[in-house]
Amino acid sequence: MSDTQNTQDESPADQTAGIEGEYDPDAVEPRWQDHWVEAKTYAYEGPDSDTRYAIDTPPPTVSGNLHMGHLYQFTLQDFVARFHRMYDDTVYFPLGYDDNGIASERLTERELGIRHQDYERREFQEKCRDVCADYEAEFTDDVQSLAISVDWDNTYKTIGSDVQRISQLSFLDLYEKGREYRQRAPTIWCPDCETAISQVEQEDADKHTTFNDIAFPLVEDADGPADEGETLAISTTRPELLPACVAIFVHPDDDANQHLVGGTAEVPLFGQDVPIIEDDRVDMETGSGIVMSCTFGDQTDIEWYQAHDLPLRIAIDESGTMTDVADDYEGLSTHEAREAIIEDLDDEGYLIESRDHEHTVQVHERCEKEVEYLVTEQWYVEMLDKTDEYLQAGREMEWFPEKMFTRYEHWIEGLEWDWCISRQRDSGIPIPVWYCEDCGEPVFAEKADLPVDPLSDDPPVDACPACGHDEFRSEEDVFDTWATSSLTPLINAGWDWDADAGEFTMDNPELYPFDLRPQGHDIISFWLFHTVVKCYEHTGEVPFDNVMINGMVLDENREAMSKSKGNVIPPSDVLEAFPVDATRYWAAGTSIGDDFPYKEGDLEAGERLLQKLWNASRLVDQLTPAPETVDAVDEEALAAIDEWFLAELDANVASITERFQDYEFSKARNELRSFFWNTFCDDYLEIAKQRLSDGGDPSTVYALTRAHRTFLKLFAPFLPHITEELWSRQYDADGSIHTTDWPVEGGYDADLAAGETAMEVISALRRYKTDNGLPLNADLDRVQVYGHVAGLADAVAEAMHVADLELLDDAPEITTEISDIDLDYSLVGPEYGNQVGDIEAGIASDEYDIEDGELHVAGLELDAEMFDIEEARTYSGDAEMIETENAVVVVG
RNA sequence: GGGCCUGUGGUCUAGUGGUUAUGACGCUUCCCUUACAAGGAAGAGGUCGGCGGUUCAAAUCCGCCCGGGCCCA
Repeated sequence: MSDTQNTQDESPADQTAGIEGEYDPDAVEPRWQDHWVEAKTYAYEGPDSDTRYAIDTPPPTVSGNLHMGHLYQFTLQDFVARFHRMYDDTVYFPLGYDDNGIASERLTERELGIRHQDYERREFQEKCRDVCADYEAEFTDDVQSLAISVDWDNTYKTIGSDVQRISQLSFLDLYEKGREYRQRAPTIWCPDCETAISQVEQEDADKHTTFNDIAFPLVEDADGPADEGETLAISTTRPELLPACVAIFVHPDDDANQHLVGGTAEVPLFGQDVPIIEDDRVDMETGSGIVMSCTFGDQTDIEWYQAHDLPLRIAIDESGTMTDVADDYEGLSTHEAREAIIEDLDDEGYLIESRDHEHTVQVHERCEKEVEYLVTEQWYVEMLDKTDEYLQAGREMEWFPEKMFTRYEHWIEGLEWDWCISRQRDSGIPIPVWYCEDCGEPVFAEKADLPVDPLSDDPPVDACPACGHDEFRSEEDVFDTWATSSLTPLINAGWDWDADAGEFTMDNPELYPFDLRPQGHDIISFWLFHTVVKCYEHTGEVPFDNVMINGMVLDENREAMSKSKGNVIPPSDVLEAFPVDATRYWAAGTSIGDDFPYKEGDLEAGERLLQKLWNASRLVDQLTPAPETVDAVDEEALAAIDEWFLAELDANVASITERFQDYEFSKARNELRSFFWNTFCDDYLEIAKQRLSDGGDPSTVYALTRAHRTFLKLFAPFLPHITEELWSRQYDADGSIHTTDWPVEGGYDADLAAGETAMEVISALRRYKTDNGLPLNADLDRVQVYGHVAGLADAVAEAMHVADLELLDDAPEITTEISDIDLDYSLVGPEYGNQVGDIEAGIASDEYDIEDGELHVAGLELDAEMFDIEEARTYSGDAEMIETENAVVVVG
């Protein structure tokens, strides 16, 4: 038993127990989680450290429940954080709470039974903060219970005044840099939320609707005035837009309607004459192939408006109500107007046909209401003019996996709108602007005054700098949440305006650019993209060195989890059944970027690994004296078997370290598990057990201790609880394994080939015992080995209970004959090309000779390195012969 | 409809030109060997989604088709 017990120790490990019985994660895990938070184990040590690693995490919405995606994403981030906390000196791993979105607004209204419209903005925001505080506390508990090694002294809330200040500073800076403009332009509009939304906030929805063929009286065709009563038929799903109709379009390939182009038609019921224009954006397959263009029915209408310089006829207002342009229908909702117009068209004989139609419409992703395209005054961030630069910024980051860069690339290439950042909502971060009542000149807040709310604060000037007028209108709009969410690297680095110096500064400039940005692959296109754009504009630098993309968690049938499918597995269910360390083992089991399924089998495998690690540690504890009494052993004094294992350990440390650096958690996990279980436990530990059973062997004691410490450290990022518990019990009752240094190679140089052969011999002897119905610890009297096992023979004999193990200098009494020729195709192929078939045929039909080490076949002579001779051995002695890849073993 | 990703034993997965395709889970048989039966040993199980092509050689490269996922229309 270890005697490292320390009675005044305050760490939660039960030192008096040593390592007894089974591992009990239910008791161990929460204890450490609390301890780590209280002891500030994950505190960022600041700029003084020699090396540091900084992560910028996307803040999650706190109002929803923790789901498997959170668990997975946080856990991946935590692998990185824990590895680098050991590998580098310190890690900056913050957490943001996103409480600034519509989700929080709705949550607050629901919880308190209020409407945001009934409160002043600041008042309502206070209520949001209060309501969210409970959810944030719950979220914090959840994240801590997953052992995510966030620095709890570095958290922020997106509704906090510091974040408001940074958001408003960002707005002012972009404006001063000429990257923002305010414009009256077509906007994607949600009539339900009564706000502009950006391109990324709309999504497709299939809609069942009615297609109406409507007769438009033709006024003129290409040749002049039309005949009385001549009409053309247009098809539309939105007859309420008839008052907004400004043109009619025909496809250039539409021969049947070509004569109309250049003419005009009259819009029924409303009477305006509209031109008939040709444009290849007309879909000839749908309806009559003649389309009306309105202000605005869809995105194509906007393109036509811009391309053909059409007038505006605004028939629908912000709330989805018909305007005076709609004459008699003014004041009706779009829905009411649609029914009334159809009825009137029918009464007056303009309605040719109505039929059912399925089509795709754009809806607001939050409320699923169909969007409108309105002309409104909004603030935009200019982007379309610099897409090449933003693409280059994306290239400057290293993408893990690399293939995910294409998503960023295609997103930029497909951009069609500048970024609309103003929203007509009551909660949110105010846009810090006032406008002159007289001339409309915008007056911006002073940077020193931020954050401000124009609705309750006064502008920084008494008179308009443009016209001298002294009355101002407050900007009522707030920022799009992405305008804030895209600033997280600046929030984390403490970006601010230094009024005295007249420049932007950072409290923690050493963090920026951040080493890593983790991101789900579903939101590369907007969250990551917007963050890169904004930070790049503000600092002139790309905010991240590396981007780590995670996939989506699917259910056991490989389908996305969703409420509508009812296949959502809440993390609480998983954590009730499995230790946190087991869920982390599961989360480590995939290549980053790939979607991957929830697999109970992997959780069970993780649980078994915990027991195995515990039991192996118990054995090490039993076999070795107190660690502080173990002396280092020089390489020359190490037994061959110990040196061999330490050399294997070196190789694995190097490989696993590289895997962690490249975010290849699955490979790191599998290599580590396999080396630990198969090589350490099954082979080396079995050997060490025999060597130490009769008393201490300094060489093996040292190697075993060194190896065990190393394993605990290598496992620590994946399995933080059990490794901490063991580390505390066996090695350091006061410190945390998570702040120790990552293992380095010891520089052991051993005959790895001999080790491999020795393990083969052990394996062969196990097989012999199994095949002969013997227990694996059965004694064997005599074993002869022909093969290169260097100084490992004793270890083999001890491990397999062999009384007399003899190494043979020559092959045992066997007859050998050539059974086959194995070609080295990587050499033979390029050299002989299409003659390979002849060579193979010659070998197959035994028409070949070996002369002076050369293979003569098919009229060719192959050098020795191009082939291997396969030999079949027949043992003629009395005992039993077992062949392995590199050895011949004779038992008996 | 477009783009990207993906398809490998029953399940999940490694493997980006070299011929006995990796590992895990599950399954079968044997073994309680003083850390661990949640263990150990042995074993069965694959036309690498399909069809063509390139090549001496294809899970791997190319084309088409089929299935799944995501993003965008």
